[in-house]
Amino acid sequence: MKDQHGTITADDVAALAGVSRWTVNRAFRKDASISAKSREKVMKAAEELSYVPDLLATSLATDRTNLVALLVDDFANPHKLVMMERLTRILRKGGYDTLLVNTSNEEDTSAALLNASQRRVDAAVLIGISFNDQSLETALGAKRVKKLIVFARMSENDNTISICCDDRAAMATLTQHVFSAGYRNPLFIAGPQTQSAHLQRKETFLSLWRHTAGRRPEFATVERYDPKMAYDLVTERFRDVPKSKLPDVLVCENDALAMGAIDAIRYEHGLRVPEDIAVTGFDDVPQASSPHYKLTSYRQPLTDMANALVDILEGKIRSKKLNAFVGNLVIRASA
Amino acid sequence: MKDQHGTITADDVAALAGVSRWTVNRAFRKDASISAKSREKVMKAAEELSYVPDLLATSLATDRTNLVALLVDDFANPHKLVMMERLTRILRKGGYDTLLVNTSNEEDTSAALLNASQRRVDAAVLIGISFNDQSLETALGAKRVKKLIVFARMSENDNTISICCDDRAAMATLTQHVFSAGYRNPLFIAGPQTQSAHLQRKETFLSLWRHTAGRRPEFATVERYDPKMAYDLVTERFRDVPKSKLPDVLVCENDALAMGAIDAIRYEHGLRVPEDIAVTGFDDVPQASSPHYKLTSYRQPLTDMANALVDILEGKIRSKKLNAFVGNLVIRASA
DNA sequence: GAAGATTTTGCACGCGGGGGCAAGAATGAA
DNA sequence: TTCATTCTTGCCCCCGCGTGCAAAATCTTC
Repeated sequence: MKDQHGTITADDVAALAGVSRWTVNRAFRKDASISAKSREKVMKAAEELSYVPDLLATSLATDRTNLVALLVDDFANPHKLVMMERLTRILRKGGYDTLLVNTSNEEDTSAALLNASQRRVDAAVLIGISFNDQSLETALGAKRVKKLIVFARMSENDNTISICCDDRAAMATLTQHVFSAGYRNPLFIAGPQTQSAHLQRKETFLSLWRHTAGRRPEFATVERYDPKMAYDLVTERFRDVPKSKLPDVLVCENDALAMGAIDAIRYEHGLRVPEDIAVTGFDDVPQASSPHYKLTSYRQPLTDMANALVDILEGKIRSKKLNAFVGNLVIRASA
Repeated sequence: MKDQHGTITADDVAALAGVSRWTVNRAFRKDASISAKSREKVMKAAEELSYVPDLLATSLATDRTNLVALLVDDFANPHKLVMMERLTRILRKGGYDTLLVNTSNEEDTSAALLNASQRRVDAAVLIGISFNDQSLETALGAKRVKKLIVFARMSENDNTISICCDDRAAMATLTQHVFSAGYRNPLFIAGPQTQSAHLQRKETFLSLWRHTAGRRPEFATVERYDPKMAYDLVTERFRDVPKSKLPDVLVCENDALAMGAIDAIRYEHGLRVPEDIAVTGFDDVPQASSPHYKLTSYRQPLTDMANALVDILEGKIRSKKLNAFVGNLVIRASA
């Protein structure tokens, strides 16, 4: 029990249990070949000393850290909170810990990735938006990031794994709902158009609407998924526009934008939602259900997606582009 | 360049640079004694091989991981997103990475702490709420968590470090504002009352108000910092209450509660904010500034607090109870 | 009860790098 | 030029645990 250094190692347990250090370690691995008797002896001694295997040393020896880096750059979007909660919970259940990496400082993305690689993460999961092909290549290049996973977004990059809900199916459902509710003059509000990992929502909506209503709808773009951006956009764009020329529904790429849009419609233009202009969102964040927004939205099957992530980490899924997850439309008063 | 295993180690760089492995490692430490010439040689070779020191091995050898566990259990409060952003950014600047640990599954807190300890985090930072003395003791017991820090909350526990804004000063400012605005019949809405790490806001407000207005105000409590909880509370509590008996201001322990309260006032009782009932919050979350809420709130000096956290990790600050951080009142239309 | 089959255990070595010491090189003083 | 300092560099051993193999222990079978 050489507790001098503060830490108790397998050696200490071995001494107490009267076996060798290796037997102690074996007792802590489920697949090891060890007799029930000695495992019991070891476990008893371990408990007495409150010994736990050191993951640092384990990782070093096995080249497997059970650590996943979660890269987030978009802290203005409340949906990120939901994703983080779900991902951390399910990853933990799968035996993985989560390294939270803030990449909102643009030039830091590459450095952050480098840093994660120095910790030998088993995978880097991107749930942000502003990463470009160069970051991806950097990450996968000489560095030690084993897997690069884009979550809730599609990346065409061959070296990247994507887990994404079926935007086409989702937008089809949404379009259908909007159209049959009688809206005929939509405006699509999209977030930043990134090259390497994008959403299909805008394109899909535009083309679906054209097929359904025979007319290509207008769209507008903001540079961040920030309610304030959508607020300003709607404020500016509708200023001095006669009511008859306004769209009758705003189809927003996600709830963050939709909430900003609703506020602008109400507080800048003095119009009603949905009577004057209806609004739809995407993600179904908690605030969407508040009586203020009552936002019609689309809920992604995050749990399924997170479980797929774990399966990918475990090597149980080899496919690189998973985009068949189907969620469900949550219809509320806003549209 | 034995790239067989995929990783390049200091040995490879040493071979290329024509020095010993130890010289290579020295080149990567700022305080090491090494000649400018050989450092340059090493760096050049390192860049050529795109070598970076392995943090796993470094941590194992130095007993210092530069890793901080962030324990969060309260993902319904949007302020957590703000805190996470700020903390991760500033910790990174200070050379620390962040392990995000989800403790919203109550019984998992202890396990999560254990897990973090297995990774030998330099500190565990609690920004959640539902941890009790037992968790704290468990964490500090035989485990390897070196420092336990309660952030944005006060803990009296001797083994714990607290970094908290001066709730007394904050509430004094807020009380002063509310009183001089002419409100006379406040109701304080508080979150869960935990024993080991609590806020001073309720007690302070109650006592300050009594001194100022001569009357002890009422208060109510919800069991989570969730807008929905406050919504339900306000809905129920004010049901069938004659208007003259209603409070004229709701002083909420934070914005999450305040936002739920505002929605209930408006949508359940058909009353106006602030004309019928005013509302104040705390934290100044991004949504508080939306035209819908225009919430009068108090902004904690999160950056200063995060910097203090880094100083504590670096050992530059030894004090264990830091609670003199003063923020500022953000006055908006809600009160 | 002995020989073979099988399970369990111990051990050398490796994972990638750090602390501290001693030898070697460079610098300064006399 | 010589000797003493100071700076650099190389190296042993250690951090805590896993892998693969060989020795030891246990179990089968006839």
